[in-house]
Amino acid sequence: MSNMGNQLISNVFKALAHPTRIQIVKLLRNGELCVCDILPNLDSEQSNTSQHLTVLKNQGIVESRKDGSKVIYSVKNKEVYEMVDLVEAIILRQIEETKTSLSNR
Amino acid sequence: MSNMGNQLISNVFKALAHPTRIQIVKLLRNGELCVCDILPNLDSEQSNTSQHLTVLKNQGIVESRKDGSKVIYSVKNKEVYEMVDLVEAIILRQIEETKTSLSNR
DNA sequence: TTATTATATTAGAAATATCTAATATGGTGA
DNA sequence: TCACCATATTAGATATTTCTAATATAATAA
Repeated sequence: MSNMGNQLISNVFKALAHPTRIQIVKLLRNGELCVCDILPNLDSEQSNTSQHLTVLKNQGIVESRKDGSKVIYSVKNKEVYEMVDLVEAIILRQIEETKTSLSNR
Repeated sequence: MSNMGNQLISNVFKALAHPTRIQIVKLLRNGELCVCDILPNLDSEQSNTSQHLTVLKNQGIVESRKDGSKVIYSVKNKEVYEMVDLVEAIILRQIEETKTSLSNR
């Protein structure tokens, strides 16, 4: 019934359940980036972005290292990319279905 | 920047961001089930379970059909199973890492 | 040292998700 | 028809997330 594992699993999904955090993952797909390079690609405040990065880090999705005064983030578990791709596949199929059901009336 | 697609993607992750909904997906992995057979396997109220099923359905993760007075649910987009497996892989790796870092002191 | 840049942390307000309890709907069988 | 079973819907209370604004920290440069 109420399973510890399901809690852990849903925590990872929860970390990905925000558009800004998806955008961050997509940005990191081309390689590691410092916060200073992530910031201008998002429309969210510096402090808010920092909080989103923390959420991703807490679930092991990204990791970070310091480089002088900068902090460099990268994706830690590459499975995340596959997950995003799978979701996109689901969405595309849903859209096709919607189109079909619209033309059938 | 603020991308429509990221919103759609995060909506799917959000649908999976709850332990009860993960449990439902796992139950359906063995095949379709009526609500009456899902209910006793969860520890959440009937009305609450119904709401969770609606969330999954709204994101195209499950679908349903009627059979007499019963409603049968099944997973609609099988990618969901892969996603759960990928998350489990991430979690296992994180646990290994934690174990290692604990023994190294 | 002091100022500056890069990033993180905090507190609290606002938005959203979740749960419970009550009620509604719709099919089935007496 | 009436009563019953299976499921969905609703309203409102509670819990959780998200955001903003202010402040803290830490590295570097002047």
